[in-house]
Amino acid sequence: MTLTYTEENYIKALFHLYEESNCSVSTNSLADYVKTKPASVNDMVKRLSKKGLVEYEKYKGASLTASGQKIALAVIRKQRLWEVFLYEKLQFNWDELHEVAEQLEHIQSPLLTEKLEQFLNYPKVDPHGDPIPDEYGQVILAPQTTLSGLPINKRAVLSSVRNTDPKLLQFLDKRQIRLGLKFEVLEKEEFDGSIFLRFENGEKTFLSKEIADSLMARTI
Amino acid sequence: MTLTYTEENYIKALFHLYEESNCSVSTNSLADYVKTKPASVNDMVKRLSKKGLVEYEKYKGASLTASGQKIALAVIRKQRLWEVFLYEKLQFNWDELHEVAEQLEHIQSPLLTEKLEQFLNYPKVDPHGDPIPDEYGQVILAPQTTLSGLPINKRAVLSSVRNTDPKLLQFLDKRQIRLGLKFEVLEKEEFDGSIFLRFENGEKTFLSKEIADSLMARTI
DNA sequence: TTTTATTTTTAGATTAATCTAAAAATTACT
DNA sequence: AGTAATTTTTAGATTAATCTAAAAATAAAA
Repeated sequence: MTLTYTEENYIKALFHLYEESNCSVSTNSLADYVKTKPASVNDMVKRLSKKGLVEYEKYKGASLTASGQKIALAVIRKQRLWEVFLYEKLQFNWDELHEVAEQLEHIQSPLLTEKLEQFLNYPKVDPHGDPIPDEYGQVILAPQTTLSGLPINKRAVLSSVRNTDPKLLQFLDKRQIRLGLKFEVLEKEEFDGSIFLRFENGEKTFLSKEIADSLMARTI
Repeated sequence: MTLTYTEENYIKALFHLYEESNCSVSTNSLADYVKTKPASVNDMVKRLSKKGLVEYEKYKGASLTASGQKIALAVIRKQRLWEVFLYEKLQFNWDELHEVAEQLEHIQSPLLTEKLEQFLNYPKVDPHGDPIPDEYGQVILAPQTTLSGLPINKRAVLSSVRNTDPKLLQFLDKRQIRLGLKFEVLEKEEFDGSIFLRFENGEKTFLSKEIADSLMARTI
């Protein structure tokens, strides 16, 4: 079953919105996401439901079926591979990636995807640090380590906080440190185990060993 | 003015069909080319005419205006750059190029085209030997030389016949040698100026100096 | 130069994707 | 619980791209 450009976009949107909230997606939020009107969303959701890609109950929101998810992951895979290509091979800037990858992700050619992946050396994450699903839709994440365990000068993404102490969370909040941030460890101090790191926006900061041990990240 | 995928395809088709015949394109031939029905073509041609991209008179066929040609050349430029990419970087086979390039050529991003061209080192021809228009739509063709003047072991494309002697033309016809064929000169015989060449299909042939001097080609 | 055949155009329908405006259902508030 | 506000759905239109079937124009043949 071959889908239109638009259908694929709705499916991708449903995937992301479900990922964020872990519950079925409302008509309005989906309309916001795909920049259209609720009435249009309603039509589309019905159509996708008829095709067996979306689970939909009137007034209850929508979510992807297993086959819907598979399609979403295939599109996301293509999007992220193209982003790697644009960033690494064509020297695109961060902010220029999205617009073009949004178009490229809809090209239909399994051969192209496969060869592109090979050409890029089977990258595991895109330039934003988001994982690239494999050809079966499987997402393989690099193992997490504490910040202390990270190698020096390698890009990494903050993946979880292994401590629920509100004091720590408040500290992170104050410093605007949150999941998904990309950074590099510049130095590890042997004496006290503290680390010095630089975030993607250029900001640098010290973290004590206690904090560095509470934060998990994966290299990207 | 941003055109749809389909409009771009019609415009490209008009460009190629005009190129072949040098006269305005009939509804039927255009329908054949874009694999649709004459009635559909009629609608589209009217629409493109209203947009000022096509010159159209009832029952008289259609052809591109200057701005139509500009668009055609921009699409062709993208198509051929992508073919170079697929062939040289992703190791696609000859026969796999077209289908995918047909999709990629519609991606809208001047930045992408520019960066892709740079990445590919400003190629002048695609893997079929067809010239790649520059960003202004200008087609710069490598200079023609007689076959005798070609370098050894370099791919070339037969570009014209500088002799109207029917005997020669019949000979070429018999040997199935025609414009657009790609080949390499394997050897030039110093003694009599005859040359030995191999066509893309693997077939090899000798040509006398007289013939080699009547045929023009450009390296690709 | 009529008649026949072909090509081209029109008319009317269909599908995908969208919209506005109004109706129906759900949720929130007093 | 009853009303107000919000969300969601329906109904009816519109645009792009297509189709079939029939009418009109042009080209070819007798």
